Amino acid sequence: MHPDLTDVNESTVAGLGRLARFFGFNDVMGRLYGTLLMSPDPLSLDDLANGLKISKGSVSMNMRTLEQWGMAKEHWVRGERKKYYMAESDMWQVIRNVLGSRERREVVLALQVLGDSVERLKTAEHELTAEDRALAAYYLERISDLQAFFQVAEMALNTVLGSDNSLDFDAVTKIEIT
Amino acid sequence: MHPDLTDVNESTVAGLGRLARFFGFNDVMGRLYGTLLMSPDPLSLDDLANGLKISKGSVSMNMRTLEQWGMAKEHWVRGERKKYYMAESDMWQVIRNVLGSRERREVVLALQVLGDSVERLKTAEHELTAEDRALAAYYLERISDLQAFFQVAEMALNTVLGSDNSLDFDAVTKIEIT
DNA sequence: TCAAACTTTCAGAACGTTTTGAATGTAGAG
DNA sequence: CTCTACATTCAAAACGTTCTGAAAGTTTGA
Repeated sequence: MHPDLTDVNESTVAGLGRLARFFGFNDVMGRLYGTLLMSPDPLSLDDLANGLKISKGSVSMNMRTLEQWGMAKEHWVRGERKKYYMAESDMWQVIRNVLGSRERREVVLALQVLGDSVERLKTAEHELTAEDRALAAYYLERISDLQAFFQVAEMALNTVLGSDNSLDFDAVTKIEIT
Repeated sequence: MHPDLTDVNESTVAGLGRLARFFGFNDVMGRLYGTLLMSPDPLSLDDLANGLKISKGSVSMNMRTLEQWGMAKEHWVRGERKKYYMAESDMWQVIRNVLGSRERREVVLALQVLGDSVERLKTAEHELTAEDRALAAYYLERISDLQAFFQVAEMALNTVLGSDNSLDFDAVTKIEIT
């Protein structure tokens, strides 16, 4: 194989490893995904372990995680016992999977916790000393800033997730912060 | 202080710690920021170390990082030797700082690497075997998917960064992917 | 059902990151 | 200028995460 092709392959794989860490995954996952993405043919566990010089054990566990995230698919070959993998090459599908589960969970949880806090502050108000009441008011201000932030995040997520095949921003008309 | 106020404070601080990890910072940074955000008065290094039960050394280093990210500001008190800190409470300012440096750098770097790869593939084409030429074509397809993704990310970043005080999505009119 | 070929699991090792606390540096009061 | 109260640094320790490889489990073809 021409050295330039090898280099391009390697730098793409490395870049996806970097990207994976940036997104809060580990870089082996990113490199596995990259290797599959840059391979015209499905690859077996052994192919991946040999190609990236990591143990089969690690490949097995990380590939399972990749599958859970919808970033790789299995691919059976008739008359072969091996399990072959292919990358999910529709990037937008991958993005939507990740945003739709992990990120969304975080945002929903945060909004829940903040909402609970507001509840508690309002319910407790009548039994507070004057000094505590001032502090409670201060807390409410700060919490409302945080709520505003997460609400925008939620809207943005909903917009991206609402688009069905290619991502477009038409649906986002106006999100304003008071 | 009323127990509900303490609880609200603690869960907010913990939540910001969680958020920080989610965003690729460490959770001490998040908790420090949270503690400052939920304090009506500026806090000293000792206040923070005692409040969060972590060493002064750690507070010192993490606060410096927070300052570098524009998430906290120093605040001198006349006739005091202590250094006091306040949270930057404008969340949108914080978001813009982070997006504008770290995330932007990643996106720009990725686009650069991908662009270089396209260059190399095109330049090398004439000296490739037929088989390699097919592979190069395949690489170009995949790389162009990645480029599309990062280009959308770049546009989205520019939009958010372009808005000056409150974040609004008016400016995003239409981003389409081919 | 068996044996071979492959995958998964998991305890321990390796590795990287974060924290601590003592040593060092620094700025302001007198 | 010196002394003191503070902040900062950094080597070593603690901690958490990821990897390895051998053992156990599973699937498939015969």
